[in-house]
Amino acid sequence: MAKRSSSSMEVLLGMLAIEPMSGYDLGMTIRSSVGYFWNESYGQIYPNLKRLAAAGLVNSKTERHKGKPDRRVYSITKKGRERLKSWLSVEPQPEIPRNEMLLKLFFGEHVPAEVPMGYVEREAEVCRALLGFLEREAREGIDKNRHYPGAPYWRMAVRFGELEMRAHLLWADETLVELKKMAGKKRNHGRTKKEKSHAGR
Amino acid sequence: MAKRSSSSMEVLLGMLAIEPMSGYDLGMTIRSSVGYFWNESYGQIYPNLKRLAAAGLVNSKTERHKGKPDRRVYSITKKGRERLKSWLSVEPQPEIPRNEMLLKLFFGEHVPAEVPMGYVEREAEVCRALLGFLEREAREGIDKNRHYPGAPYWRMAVRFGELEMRAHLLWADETLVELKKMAGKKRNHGRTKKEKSHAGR
DNA sequence: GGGTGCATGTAATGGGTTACATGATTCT
DNA sequence: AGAATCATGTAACCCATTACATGCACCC
Repeated sequence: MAKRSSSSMEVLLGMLAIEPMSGYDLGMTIRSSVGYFWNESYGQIYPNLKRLAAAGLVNSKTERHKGKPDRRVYSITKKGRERLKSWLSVEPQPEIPRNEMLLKLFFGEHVPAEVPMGYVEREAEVCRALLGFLEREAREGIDKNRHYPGAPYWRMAVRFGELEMRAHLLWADETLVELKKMAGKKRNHGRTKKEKSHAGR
Repeated sequence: MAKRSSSSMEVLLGMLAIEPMSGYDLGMTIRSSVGYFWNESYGQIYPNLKRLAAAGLVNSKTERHKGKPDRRVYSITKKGRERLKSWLSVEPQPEIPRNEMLLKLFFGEHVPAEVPMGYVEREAEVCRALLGFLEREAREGIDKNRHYPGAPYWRMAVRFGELEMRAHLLWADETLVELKKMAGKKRNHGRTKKEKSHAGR
Protein backbone atom coordinates (compact mmCIF):
# COMPACT_ATOMS: atom_id res chain seq x y z
CA MET A 1 0.00 0.00 0.00
CA ALA A 2 0.83 3.66 0.25
CA LYS A 3 3.27 4.06 -2.60
CA ARG A 4 5.81 6.34 -1.17
CA SER A 5 6.85 7.49 -4.59
CA SER A 6 9.54 9.86 -3.56
CA SER A 7 9.50 13.50 -4.49
CA SER A 8 12.20 13.46 -7.14
CA MET A 9 9.74 14.40 -9.83
CA GLU A 10 7.89 16.96 -7.81
CA VAL A 11 10.99 18.92 -6.98
CA LEU A 12 11.45 19.35 -10.72
CA LEU A 13 7.88 20.58 -11.12
CA GLY A 14 8.36 22.98 -8.25
CA MET A 15 11.49 24.45 -9.75
CA LEU A 16 9.94 24.69 -13.21
CA ALA A 17 7.03 26.57 -11.63
CA ILE A 18 9.54 29.33 -10.84
CA GLU A 19 10.86 29.47 -14.38
CA PRO A 20 11.50 27.24 -17.39
CA MET A 21 14.84 25.50 -17.29
CA SER A 22 16.97 22.77 -18.82
CA GLY A 23 17.90 19.60 -17.00
CA TYR A 24 21.33 20.99 -16.39
CA ASP A 25 19.91 24.19 -14.92
CA LEU A 26 17.64 22.17 -12.70
CA GLY A 27 20.61 20.37 -11.25
CA MET A 28 22.40 23.64 -10.58
CA THR A 29 19.33 25.38 -9.21
CA ILE A 30 18.44 22.53 -6.89
CA ARG A 31 21.97 22.38 -5.58
CA SER A 32 22.15 26.06 -4.84
CA SER A 33 18.67 26.61 -3.46
CA VAL A 34 17.43 23.50 -1.66
CA GLY A 35 20.75 21.67 -1.79
CA TYR A 36 21.22 21.81 1.98
CA PHE A 37 18.23 19.53 2.47
CA TRP A 38 17.52 17.99 -0.93
CA ASN A 39 19.84 16.66 -3.63
CA GLU A 40 19.12 15.30 -7.05
CA SER A 41 21.63 13.62 -9.33
CA TYR A 42 21.49 13.92 -13.09
CA GLY A 43 20.89 10.22 -13.24
CA GLN A 44 17.50 11.03 -11.73
CA ILE A 45 16.81 14.39 -13.31
CA TYR A 46 17.04 13.45 -16.96
CA PRO A 47 14.93 10.29 -16.87
CA ASN A 48 12.37 12.01 -14.65
CA LEU A 49 12.05 14.91 -17.05
CA LYS A 50 11.22 12.42 -19.76
CA ARG A 51 8.59 10.83 -17.58
CA LEU A 52 7.10 14.20 -16.72
CA ALA A 53 6.97 15.08 -20.41
CA ALA A 54 5.34 11.78 -21.26
CA ALA A 55 2.70 12.47 -18.62
CA GLY A 56 2.02 15.93 -20.04
CA LEU A 57 3.16 17.70 -16.89
CA VAL A 58 5.92 19.59 -18.67
CA ASN A 59 6.65 20.73 -22.21
CA SER A 60 10.05 20.94 -23.79
CA LYS A 61 11.61 22.84 -26.62
CA THR A 62 15.13 22.66 -27.93
CA GLU A 63 17.20 25.82 -27.99
CA ARG A 64 20.19 26.08 -30.25
CA HIS A 65 23.14 28.27 -29.41
CA LYS A 66 26.33 28.80 -31.26
CA GLY A 67 29.34 27.84 -29.23
CA LYS A 68 27.32 25.87 -26.72
CA PRO A 69 25.55 22.54 -26.79
CA ASP A 70 21.85 22.48 -27.50
CA ARG A 71 19.64 22.94 -24.50
CA ARG A 72 16.36 21.19 -23.93
CA VAL A 73 14.32 23.71 -22.00
CA TYR A 74 11.35 22.47 -20.00
CA SER A 75 8.36 24.43 -18.80
CA ILE A 76 5.54 23.38 -16.55
CA THR A 77 2.04 22.88 -17.95
CA LYS A 78 -1.31 23.60 -16.33
CA LYS A 79 -1.60 19.91 -15.59
CA GLY A 80 1.83 20.05 -14.03
CA ARG A 81 0.77 22.85 -11.70
CA GLU A 82 -2.25 20.83 -10.68
CA ARG A 83 -0.02 17.88 -9.88
CA LEU A 84 2.28 20.11 -7.88
CA LYS A 85 -0.64 21.39 -5.84
CA SER A 86 -2.04 17.98 -5.15
CA TRP A 87 1.38 16.76 -4.05
CA LEU A 88 1.66 19.74 -1.71
CA SER A 89 -1.75 18.95 -0.27
CA VAL A 90 -0.56 15.63 1.08
CA GLU A 91 1.12 16.09 4.42
CA PRO A 92 4.71 14.90 4.29
CA GLN A 93 5.16 11.78 6.34
CA PRO A 94 7.73 12.17 9.08
CA GLU A 95 10.93 10.32 8.27
CA ILE A 96 13.94 9.40 10.33
CA PRO A 97 17.05 10.05 8.31
CA ARG A 98 20.11 7.95 8.95
CA ASN A 99 23.05 9.64 10.57
CA GLU A 100 26.25 7.69 10.15
CA MET A 101 28.27 10.03 12.33
CA LEU A 102 25.98 9.37 15.27
CA LEU A 103 26.08 5.66 14.60
CA LYS A 104 29.85 5.56 14.74
CA LEU A 105 29.84 7.77 17.80
CA PHE A 106 27.41 5.40 19.46
CA PHE A 107 29.97 2.62 19.14
CA GLY A 108 32.86 4.89 20.12
CA GLU A 109 33.92 2.75 23.07
CA HIS A 110 35.75 0.35 20.79
CA VAL A 111 38.23 2.93 19.66
CA PRO A 112 40.45 5.55 21.36
CA ALA A 113 38.54 8.71 22.28
CA GLU A 114 40.59 10.69 19.76
CA VAL A 115 38.74 8.99 16.95
CA PRO A 116 35.22 10.10 17.95
CA MET A 117 36.74 13.51 18.62
CA GLY A 118 37.65 13.58 14.97
CA TYR A 119 34.05 12.84 13.99
CA VAL A 120 32.77 15.69 16.10
CA GLU A 121 35.38 18.17 14.93
CA ARG A 122 34.58 17.37 11.35
CA GLU A 123 30.87 17.73 12.05
CA ALA A 124 31.50 21.16 13.54
CA GLU A 125 33.50 22.22 10.51
CA VAL A 126 30.76 21.17 8.15
CA CYS A 127 28.14 22.94 10.25
CA ARG A 128 30.12 26.16 10.33
CA ALA A 129 30.52 26.07 6.58
CA LEU A 130 26.84 25.43 5.99
CA LEU A 131 25.80 28.06 8.52
CA GLY A 132 27.99 30.57 6.73
CA PHE A 133 26.36 29.69 3.43
CA LEU A 134 22.87 30.03 4.87
CA GLU A 135 23.54 33.33 6.62
CA ARG A 136 25.22 34.86 3.60
CA GLU A 137 24.65 33.41 0.14
CA ALA A 138 21.24 31.92 0.83
CA ARG A 139 19.85 34.99 2.61
CA GLU A 140 21.18 37.29 -0.08
CA GLY A 141 19.82 35.14 -2.85
CA ILE A 142 16.38 35.34 -1.30
CA ASP A 143 16.64 39.07 -0.68
CA LYS A 144 17.33 39.61 -4.33
CA ASN A 145 14.01 37.94 -5.10
CA ARG A 146 12.10 39.27 -2.14
CA HIS A 147 9.14 40.23 -4.32
CA TYR A 148 8.63 36.71 -5.45
CA PRO A 149 5.66 35.19 -3.59
CA GLY A 150 7.69 32.17 -2.58
CA ALA A 151 10.33 34.21 -0.76
CA PRO A 152 8.76 33.93 2.72
CA TYR A 153 8.78 30.15 2.41
CA TRP A 154 12.36 30.11 1.26
CA ARG A 155 13.27 32.15 4.31
CA MET A 156 11.54 29.66 6.59
CA ALA A 157 13.54 26.82 5.12
CA VAL A 158 16.78 28.73 5.52
CA ARG A 159 15.85 29.56 9.06
CA PHE A 160 15.34 25.87 9.76
CA GLY A 161 18.83 25.17 8.57
CA GLU A 162 20.31 27.96 10.62
CA LEU A 163 18.69 26.84 13.84
CA GLU A 164 19.59 23.23 13.22
CA MET A 165 23.21 24.04 12.46
CA ARG A 166 23.49 26.16 15.57
CA ALA A 167 22.11 23.32 17.64
CA HIS A 168 24.64 20.94 16.11
CA LEU A 169 27.47 23.36 16.83
CA LEU A 170 26.36 23.74 20.41
CA TRP A 171 26.30 19.98 20.73
CA ALA A 172 29.72 19.66 19.15
CA ASP A 173 31.29 22.10 21.61
CA GLU A 174 29.73 20.38 24.56
CA THR A 175 30.66 16.94 23.28
CA LEU A 176 34.26 17.83 22.54
CA VAL A 177 34.73 18.95 26.13
CA GLU A 178 33.39 15.61 27.31
CA LEU A 179 35.56 13.63 24.91
CA LYS A 180 38.66 15.53 25.97
CA LYS A 181 37.96 14.66 29.56
CA MET A 182 37.61 11.02 28.61
CA ALA A 183 40.77 11.00 26.57
CA GLY A 184 42.62 12.68 29.45
CA LYS A 185 41.45 10.08 31.95
CA LYS A 186 42.42 7.20 29.73
CA ARG A 187 45.86 8.64 29.23
CA ASN A 188 46.63 9.14 32.91
CA HIS A 189 45.32 5.78 33.97
CA GLY A 190 47.01 3.54 31.49
CA ARG A 191 50.63 2.71 32.01
CA THR A 192 51.84 5.19 29.43
CA LYS A 193 50.88 3.33 26.40
CA LYS A 194 52.86 4.86 23.62
CA GLU A 195 50.27 5.62 21.01
CA LYS A 196 50.79 7.25 17.74
CA SER A 197 49.20 10.64 18.08
CA HIS A 198 47.90 11.00 14.61
CA ALA A 199 45.11 13.20 15.82
CA GLY A 200 46.07 16.34 13.98
CA ARG A 201 45.49 17.05 10.42
CA MET B 1 35.27 4.01 -7.17
CA ALA B 2 34.99 4.39 -3.42
CA LYS B 3 32.33 1.84 -2.69
CA ARG B 4 30.22 3.51 -0.14
CA SER B 5 29.00 0.28 1.24
CA SER B 6 26.57 1.59 3.75
CA SER B 7 26.78 0.70 7.40
CA SER B 8 23.96 -1.82 7.54
CA MET B 9 26.32 -4.63 8.36
CA GLU B 10 28.43 -2.69 10.81
CA VAL B 11 25.48 -1.69 12.92
CA LEU B 12 24.86 -5.41 13.41
CA LEU B 13 28.48 -5.97 14.43
CA GLY B 14 28.27 -3.07 16.84
CA MET B 15 25.16 -4.42 18.49
CA LEU B 16 26.56 -7.93 18.67
CA ALA B 17 29.64 -6.48 20.37
CA ILE B 18 27.33 -5.57 23.25
CA GLU B 19 25.87 -9.05 23.52
CA PRO B 20 24.95 -12.03 21.33
CA MET B 21 21.52 -11.77 19.79
CA SER B 22 19.18 -13.20 17.19
CA GLY B 23 18.14 -11.35 14.07
CA TYR B 24 14.83 -10.62 15.66
CA ASP B 25 16.50 -9.18 18.76
CA LEU B 26 18.76 -7.07 16.59
CA GLY B 27 15.74 -5.51 14.96
CA MET B 28 14.18 -4.73 18.32
CA THR B 29 17.41 -3.48 19.85
CA ILE B 30 18.26 -1.23 16.94
CA ARG B 31 14.79 0.25 16.97
CA SER B 32 14.86 1.02 20.66
CA SER B 33 18.42 2.25 20.99
CA VAL B 34 19.57 3.97 17.81
CA GLY B 35 16.15 4.01 16.17
CA TYR B 36 15.88 7.78 16.31
CA PHE B 37 18.77 8.12 13.87
CA TRP B 38 19.24 4.67 12.34
CA ASN B 39 16.70 2.09 11.16
CA GLU B 40 17.16 -1.37 9.80
CA SER B 41 14.45 -3.53 8.30
CA TYR B 42 14.40 -7.29 8.61
CA GLY B 43 14.77 -7.46 4.89
CA GLN B 44 18.28 -6.15 5.47
CA ILE B 45 19.10 -7.74 8.79
CA TYR B 46 18.64 -11.41 7.90
CA PRO B 47 20.55 -11.41 4.62
CA ASN B 48 23.32 -9.31 6.16
CA LEU B 49 23.71 -11.72 9.07
CA LYS B 50 24.25 -14.48 6.55
CA ARG B 51 26.88 -12.44 4.78
CA LEU B 52 28.62 -11.63 8.05
CA ALA B 53 28.64 -15.31 8.97
CA ALA B 54 30.02 -16.26 5.57
CA ALA B 55 32.83 -13.74 6.10
CA GLY B 56 33.62 -15.18 9.52
CA LEU B 57 32.75 -11.97 11.32
CA VAL B 58 30.01 -13.60 13.38
CA ASN B 59 29.20 -17.11 14.58
CA SER B 60 25.73 -18.53 15.01
CA LYS B 61 24.18 -21.29 17.01
CA THR B 62 20.60 -22.43 17.05
CA GLU B 63 18.72 -22.37 20.31
CA ARG B 64 15.65 -24.51 20.77
CA HIS B 65 12.87 -23.55 23.09
CA LYS B 66 9.63 -25.25 23.77
CA GLY B 67 6.69 -23.09 23.01
CA LYS B 68 8.69 -20.66 20.93
CA PRO B 69 10.26 -20.83 17.50
CA ASP B 70 13.92 -21.69 17.23
CA ARG B 71 16.28 -18.79 17.57
CA ARG B 72 19.47 -18.38 15.61
CA VAL B 73 21.74 -16.53 18.00
CA TYR B 74 24.71 -14.68 16.58
CA SER B 75 27.87 -13.61 18.37
CA ILE B 76 30.73 -11.49 17.13
CA THR B 77 34.12 -13.08 16.45
CA LYS B 78 37.58 -11.61 16.95
CA LYS B 79 37.70 -10.91 13.25
CA GLY B 80 34.35 -9.18 13.60
CA ARG B 81 35.68 -6.90 16.31
CA GLU B 82 38.62 -6.02 14.10
CA ARG B 83 36.28 -5.15 11.30
CA LEU B 84 34.20 -3.01 13.63
CA LYS B 85 37.27 -1.09 14.73
CA SER B 86 38.52 -0.51 11.25
CA TRP B 87 35.09 0.74 10.22
CA LEU B 88 35.11 3.11 13.21
CA SER B 89 38.54 4.38 12.22
CA VAL B 90 37.23 5.77 8.96
CA GLU B 91 35.76 9.20 9.51
CA PRO B 92 32.10 9.24 8.51
CA GLN B 93 31.61 11.32 5.41
CA PRO B 94 29.18 14.19 5.93
CA GLU B 95 25.85 13.53 4.30
CA ILE B 96 22.93 15.74 3.51
CA PRO B 97 19.74 13.88 4.33
CA ARG B 98 16.62 14.67 2.39
CA ASN B 99 13.87 16.48 4.21
CA GLU B 100 10.55 16.23 2.43
CA MET B 101 8.78 18.52 4.87
CA LEU B 102 11.19 21.33 4.07
CA LEU B 103 10.87 20.65 0.39
CA LYS B 104 7.10 21.00 0.47
CA LEU B 105 7.38 24.07 2.65
CA PHE B 106 9.80 25.57 0.15
CA PHE B 107 7.08 25.39 -2.50
CA GLY B 108 4.35 26.51 -0.10
CA GLU B 109 3.37 29.52 -2.19
CA HIS B 110 1.28 27.36 -4.48
CA VAL B 111 -1.13 26.36 -1.78
CA PRO B 112 -3.12 28.18 0.96
CA ALA B 113 -0.99 29.00 4.01
CA GLU B 114 -3.07 26.61 6.10
CA VAL B 115 -1.47 23.68 4.33
CA PRO B 116 2.15 24.49 5.25
CA MET B 117 0.84 25.25 8.73
CA GLY B 118 -0.26 21.65 8.86
CA TYR B 119 3.23 20.48 7.96
CA VAL B 120 4.79 22.54 10.71
CA GLU B 121 2.25 21.51 13.33
CA ARG B 122 2.82 17.88 12.51
CA GLU B 123 6.57 18.40 12.67
CA ALA B 124 6.21 19.93 16.12
CA GLU B 125 4.12 16.99 17.29
CA VAL B 126 6.66 14.48 16.13
CA CYS B 127 9.48 16.45 17.75
CA ARG B 128 7.66 16.64 21.05
CA ALA B 129 7.08 12.91 21.02
CA LEU B 130 10.68 12.12 20.18
CA LEU B 131 11.98 14.60 22.72
CA GLY B 132 9.84 12.93 25.35
CA PHE B 133 11.24 9.55 24.43
CA LEU B 134 14.82 10.81 24.57
CA GLU B 135 14.41 12.58 27.88
CA ARG B 136 12.65 9.66 29.50
CA GLU B 137 12.98 6.16 28.05
CA ALA B 138 16.34 6.68 26.39
CA ARG B 139 17.96 8.40 29.36
CA GLU B 140 16.63 5.79 31.74
CA GLY B 141 17.74 2.94 29.54
CA ILE B 142 21.26 4.31 29.55
CA ASP B 143 21.22 4.95 33.27
CA LYS B 144 20.37 1.34 33.87
CA ASN B 145 23.56 0.39 32.05
CA ARG B 146 25.70 3.25 33.25
CA HIS B 147 28.58 0.91 34.08
CA TYR B 148 28.87 -0.25 30.54
CA PRO B 149 31.83 1.48 28.87
CA GLY B 150 29.70 2.57 25.95
CA ALA B 151 27.28 4.54 28.10
CA PRO B 152 29.01 7.93 27.73
CA TYR B 153 28.78 7.62 23.96
CA TRP B 154 25.13 6.65 24.12
CA ARG B 155 24.50 9.76 26.18
CA MET B 156 26.20 11.94 23.58
CA ALA B 157 23.98 10.56 20.87
CA VAL B 158 20.87 11.13 22.95
CA ARG B 159 22.03 14.64 23.71
CA PHE B 160 22.38 15.29 19.99
CA GLY B 161 18.79 14.28 19.49
CA GLU B 162 17.57 16.42 22.35
CA LEU B 163 19.29 19.55 21.11
CA GLU B 164 18.17 18.96 17.57
CA MET B 165 14.57 18.39 18.57
CA ARG B 166 14.56 21.53 20.69
CA ALA B 167 15.90 23.50 17.77
CA HIS B 168 13.17 22.12 15.53
CA LEU B 169 10.52 22.99 18.10
CA LEU B 170 11.83 26.51 18.40
CA TRP B 171 11.71 26.81 14.64
CA ALA B 172 8.20 25.42 14.50
CA ASP B 173 6.89 27.96 17.01
CA GLU B 174 8.52 30.82 15.20
CA THR B 175 7.35 29.60 11.83
CA LEU B 176 3.77 29.05 12.90
CA VAL B 177 3.56 32.68 14.04
CA GLU B 178 4.78 33.74 10.63
CA LEU B 179 2.38 31.48 8.77
CA LYS B 180 -0.55 32.71 10.81
CA LYS B 181 0.30 36.26 9.89
CA MET B 182 0.40 35.28 6.25
CA ALA B 183 -2.88 33.43 6.39
CA GLY B 184 -4.45 36.40 8.16
CA LYS B 185 -3.30 38.85 5.53
CA LYS B 186 -4.63 36.74 2.75
CA ARG B 187 -7.99 36.51 4.45
CA ASN B 188 -8.63 40.20 5.07
CA HIS B 189 -6.74 41.67 2.14
CA GLY B 190 -4.00 43.02 4.36
CA ARG B 191 -6.35 45.46 6.11
CA THR B 192 -6.48 44.94 9.87
CA LYS B 193 -3.44 43.67 11.65
CA LYS B 194 -5.52 42.29 14.43
CA GLU B 195 -4.43 38.77 15.18
CA LYS B 196 -6.62 35.97 16.13
CA SER B 197 -5.37 34.30 19.27
CA HIS B 198 -6.61 30.95 18.14
CA ALA B 199 -6.51 30.03 14.51
CA GLY B 200 -8.67 27.03 13.81
CA ARG B 201 -6.99 23.68 13.60
C1' DG C 1 -11.77 -18.36 16.80
C1' DG C 2 -8.84 -14.47 16.22
C1' DG C 3 -5.34 -11.19 17.37
C1' DT C 4 -0.67 -10.50 19.02
C1' DG C 5 4.06 -11.64 19.77
C1' DC C 6 8.01 -14.50 18.62
C1' DA C 7 10.83 -15.95 14.88
C1' DT C 8 13.08 -16.60 10.19
C1' DG C 9 13.52 -15.84 5.81
C1' DT C 10 12.77 -14.66 0.34
C1' DA C 11 11.04 -12.07 -3.72
C1' DA C 12 9.45 -8.19 -5.93
C1' DT C 13 9.95 -3.70 -6.51
C1' DG C 14 11.51 0.75 -6.27
C1' DG C 15 14.72 4.38 -5.68
C1' DG C 16 19.14 6.47 -6.23
C1' DT C 17 24.23 7.09 -7.08
C1' DT C 18 28.08 6.52 -9.97
C1' DA C 19 30.44 5.50 -13.93
C1' DC C 20 30.42 5.74 -18.58
C1' DA C 21 29.88 8.00 -23.18
C1' DT C 22 30.18 12.16 -25.99
C1' DG C 23 31.71 16.59 -27.49
C1' DA C 24 32.23 21.62 -28.14
C1' DT C 25 34.12 25.97 -26.17
C1' DT C 26 36.54 28.91 -23.06
C1' DC C 27 39.88 29.82 -19.73
C1' DT C 28 44.66 29.25 -17.83
C1' DA D 1 48.14 21.59 -23.88
C1' DG D 2 45.00 20.63 -20.51
C1' DA D 3 41.37 21.68 -17.35
C1' DA D 4 36.88 23.39 -16.48
C1' DT D 5 32.21 24.44 -17.86
C1' DC D 6 28.17 23.53 -20.48
C1' DA D 7 25.13 19.87 -21.79
C1' DT D 8 22.55 15.38 -22.33
C1' DG D 9 21.81 11.05 -21.59
C1' DT D 10 22.25 5.53 -20.45
C1' DA D 11 23.63 1.38 -17.93
C1' DA D 12 25.19 -1.04 -14.07
C1' DC D 13 24.81 -1.60 -9.72
C1' DC D 14 23.65 -1.06 -4.88
C1' DC D 15 20.73 -0.34 -1.25
C1' DA D 16 16.44 -0.60 1.09
C1' DT D 17 11.56 -1.22 2.01
C1' DT D 18 7.54 -3.93 1.65
C1' DA D 19 4.94 -7.76 0.87
C1' DC D 20 4.73 -12.38 1.10
C1' DA D 21 5.29 -17.07 3.21
C1' DT D 22 5.27 -19.95 7.34
C1' DG D 23 4.09 -21.46 11.90
C1' DC D 24 3.64 -22.07 16.98
C1' DA D 25 1.88 -20.41 21.51
C1' DC D 26 -0.63 -17.62 24.43
C1' DC D 27 -4.44 -14.80 25.77
C1' DC D 28 -9.15 -12.95 25.36
